[in-house]
Amino acid sequence: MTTAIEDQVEADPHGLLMISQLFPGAYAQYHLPPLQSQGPKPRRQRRKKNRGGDGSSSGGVKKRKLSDEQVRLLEQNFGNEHKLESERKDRLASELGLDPRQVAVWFQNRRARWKNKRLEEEYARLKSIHETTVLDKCHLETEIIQLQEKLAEATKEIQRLSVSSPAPDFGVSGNSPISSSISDMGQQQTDFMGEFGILQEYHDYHEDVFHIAAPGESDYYNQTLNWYNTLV
Amino acid sequence: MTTAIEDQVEADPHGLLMISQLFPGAYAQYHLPPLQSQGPKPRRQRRKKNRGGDGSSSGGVKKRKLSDEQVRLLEQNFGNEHKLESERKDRLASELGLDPRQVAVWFQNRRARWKNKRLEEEYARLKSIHETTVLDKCHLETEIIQLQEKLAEATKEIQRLSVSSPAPDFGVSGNSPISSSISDMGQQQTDFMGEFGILQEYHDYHEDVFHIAAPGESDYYNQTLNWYNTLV
DNA sequence: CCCGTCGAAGTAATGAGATCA
DNA sequence: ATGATCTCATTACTTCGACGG
Repeated sequence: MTTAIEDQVEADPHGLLMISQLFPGAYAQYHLPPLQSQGPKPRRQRRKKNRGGDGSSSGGVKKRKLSDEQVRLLEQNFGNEHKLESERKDRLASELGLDPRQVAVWFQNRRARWKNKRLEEEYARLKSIHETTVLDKCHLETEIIQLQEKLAEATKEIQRLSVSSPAPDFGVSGNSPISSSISDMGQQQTDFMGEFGILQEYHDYHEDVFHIAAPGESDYYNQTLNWYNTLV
Repeated sequence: MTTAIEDQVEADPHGLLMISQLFPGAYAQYHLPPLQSQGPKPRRQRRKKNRGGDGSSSGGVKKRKLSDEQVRLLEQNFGNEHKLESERKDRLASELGLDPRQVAVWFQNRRARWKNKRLEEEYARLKSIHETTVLDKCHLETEIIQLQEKLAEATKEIQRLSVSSPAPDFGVSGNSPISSSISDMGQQQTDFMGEFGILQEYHDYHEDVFHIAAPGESDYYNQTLNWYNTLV
């Protein structure tokens, strides 16, 4: 239900609300090519349909929302170039039957969205390489332990062999601070991911990108961690 | 001229001019609380007129900003709890003189903003722990190399000592795939990072992206990297 | 200096699908 | 199943800083 306020706004017959003036005939649109919807976005396909006819008739022409046609063209232009020289702006505006101002606004908003999307993508990417790195680290740590064991054995062997002759010191034990790097990770998984679910789209290709990393993605993670923990 | 109107809009705490004309009563309560107008209205900003020509084109719903008082209270409530039970919503609405709908919208928008902010923070956090991890990995790799060298020496020594007696094989060379983990990162940097200053550094480990990096934190970093670079 | 325009950031509001009591 | 509310995407507006007359 809408409130009284909204009803009034909606019912504004004379488009003081706007656009009616801006687009004399532009409201014809609202057809719905079910195609695209940029980006892997399974849910939420927009533009199912809109109460088609009402736009023109009495009462409310609220007409927010650009038509799919308009969006398609704008999007296409955005793909070419995120910036909008006023020349192109005017051309687009007249092609689409929009106010140049609207075209400019659309581009501004589009840039903002693009930036956020970028951030999400980068986050997912960074997260995945980070996980790889953590795994690598685990491998290296195991390897170090093995090497240390071997070295200890070797040293012992040398000691044994050199009961009479002097053997060099290989300093097996006082080495580098390998333990220092062992801790720090393993608990950086806050519930944050749940909050953002890093986003539906992430989940969608999730299955392919990280092998199984499946549910909650900590499976692979924990597994490795557990395995690692058995070593220390 | 429009400027007069807009100046009034800004100066008038009731914001009824113009809006009230367009939507009688619509946003009546929109800043009811006559309080405000106090204090920090720092600059008498020059008013911008409507673009796209005359004021008529802007019919969209005018943007009445919430007063500082209102925002403060809303923000405070948001801090306590991001969700809004309709009870609290109504209470807040009446306290602030807003439409309950506005309160709900405010919370929705606030949650969305919070989510983005959160994402940025998490990105920065993840990035920093990732960098730490990468460094750790470098340390471990160096350590492995050192251990391997020592082991090789030890083995050689054992061979030398055991000209007559049998020495065990420590398998110095055919070990684990340490080299496999050395590469993988280091070039996933798009120009995106420039956009979000979050990641300026971390471009290419072997260039001097790290070089002067932020004075506060990367001293250790560069130092270590340089040191690492001498090894490869 | 003031003015007009542009871009980015922030914000208010709408609209549509999904959810859940 | 109906309505309230959420989320997500989107449109539009405001503020502000920078630039070029």
